[in-house]
Amino acid sequence: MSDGAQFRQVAPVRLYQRIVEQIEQAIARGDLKPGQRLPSERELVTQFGASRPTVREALRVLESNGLVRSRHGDPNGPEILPFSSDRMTKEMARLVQFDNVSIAELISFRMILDGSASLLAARLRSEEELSAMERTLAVMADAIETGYEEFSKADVAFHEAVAVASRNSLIEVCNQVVRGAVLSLISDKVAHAHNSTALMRESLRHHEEVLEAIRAGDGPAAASISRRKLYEYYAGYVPEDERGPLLALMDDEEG
Amino acid sequence: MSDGAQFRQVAPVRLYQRIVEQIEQAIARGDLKPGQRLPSERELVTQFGASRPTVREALRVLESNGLVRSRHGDPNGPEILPFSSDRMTKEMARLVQFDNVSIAELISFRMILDGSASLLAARLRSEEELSAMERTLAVMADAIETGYEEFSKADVAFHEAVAVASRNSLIEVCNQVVRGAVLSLISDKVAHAHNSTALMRESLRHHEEVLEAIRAGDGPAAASISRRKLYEYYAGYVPEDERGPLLALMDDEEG
DNA sequence: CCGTTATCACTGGCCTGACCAGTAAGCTCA
DNA sequence: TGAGCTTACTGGTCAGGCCAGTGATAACGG
Repeated sequence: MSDGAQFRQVAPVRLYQRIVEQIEQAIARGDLKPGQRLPSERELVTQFGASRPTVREALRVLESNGLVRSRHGDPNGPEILPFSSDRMTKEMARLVQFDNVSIAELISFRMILDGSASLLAARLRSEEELSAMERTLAVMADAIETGYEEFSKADVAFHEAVAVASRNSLIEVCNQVVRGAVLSLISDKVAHAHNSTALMRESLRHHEEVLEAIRAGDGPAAASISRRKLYEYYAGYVPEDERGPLLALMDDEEG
Repeated sequence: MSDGAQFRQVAPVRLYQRIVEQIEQAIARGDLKPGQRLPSERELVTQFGASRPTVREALRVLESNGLVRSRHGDPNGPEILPFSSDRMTKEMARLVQFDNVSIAELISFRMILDGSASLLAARLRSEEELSAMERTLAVMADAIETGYEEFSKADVAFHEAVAVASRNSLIEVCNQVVRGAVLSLISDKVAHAHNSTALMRESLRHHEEVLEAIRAGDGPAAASISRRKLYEYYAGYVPEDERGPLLALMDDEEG
């Protein structure tokens, strides 16, 4: 085996791919900013020197990737979209669906992410972020009477606020994704089971504890409480013989 | 505002999307398994009752999403691909590029994932998994003389083995994704900077410490060492004023 | 008899040209 | 001035065609 040169595998490059690349790079470079418009398909045909079906294939791919959006009849042409994590959300949903990820794994992962978010938030939060969290808890408190719909929304908002305060957008995005995945797996059960004032009140108390730890700057405590809260909330949906990993995530901070 | 009915927003559904949906669902249901083939484009045209450009748009989208692959001239038709996290890796790379995710956030996230993987592995690992980790370390030891290429590969294999032992495929995939993203951002620097015997020896020692903690079943220690190791390894690539979150992830187990 | 090679039917990649439906700007007219 | 209509574009879809690449199979040579 010669060490002189390293060769990469090659694959035939389709025309539409070249087009996708060019547009992607233009967006990445900032030459095309969200809100701006691409030339019309027929104009792109002349610019790229390809046929309309080919240009359209490229546009469909870009559209599927959330980079642009074509609207039938829009005289301004396809629109450059702002970045969104929807795409990754979809990807992770696919991961869960195809890679037979168990609900135990999902919840375990949520415990990790949420715990870490709380830990970081406790260290890094600003006063403003702190009061943002307080506001979501106030909404939750009000929503106990209003109904589970509102309560759940405020719940999500709280976790979102914590994630923001952790100053790590990956945590934010992943947490959001996993939360969505969990909910989609147990949504109907949750809607009925947790639609009780007592449970909401308990949940609110847990959230308050987390917030208190974050306010106190006690990261480990915030993380521990977050994880425990999630465990208690969701353990019922996990078969008993799969709860080991969840427990393993909790009993480390107190031994 | 009437509470009677909830309406979702609608968008015109393109024909190619219906095709994508149908094929996606067939794969999700398991009617189409990896390795199997789709009918030829012309056959799909008759089955879906759409024109060839439309069918092709659908195939390009599916291809871009990593679900199928068309090969020019292949008489067997497009191939159903096995699930792969490549797509998510690319997505995350895009996230980093467009959503101004800093390298600090990436490394912080890696510390979280890797730490959690070590923690869980310490609790859940089987003897076999333990010896798998040992084997990768042995390869690393050998590779110190061989070169950084081999060493790095074994390094990855070790982390992979730990992730597997954590029994959480989400950790496994995400860690892999983030590792890829980090490397793609600092690849050239690393290739040169760490191509030193002393550094490799040091890295190996760190890995051995982690393994020891995992073998001892000491989750917190394994997690703490993992995180510290990553910090020391990568902190150099993070601007000093962004290292706060990284440090926040470490000083909790020892206070 | 078996391995090699050439054939060929079919594949995907790409193009042309056309028709319809939707959009919004500008015009008309009250 | 403002509401409606016209119109010149847009994207969505189709039919049909050409070329190049692939792989099973048939013909071939040892």
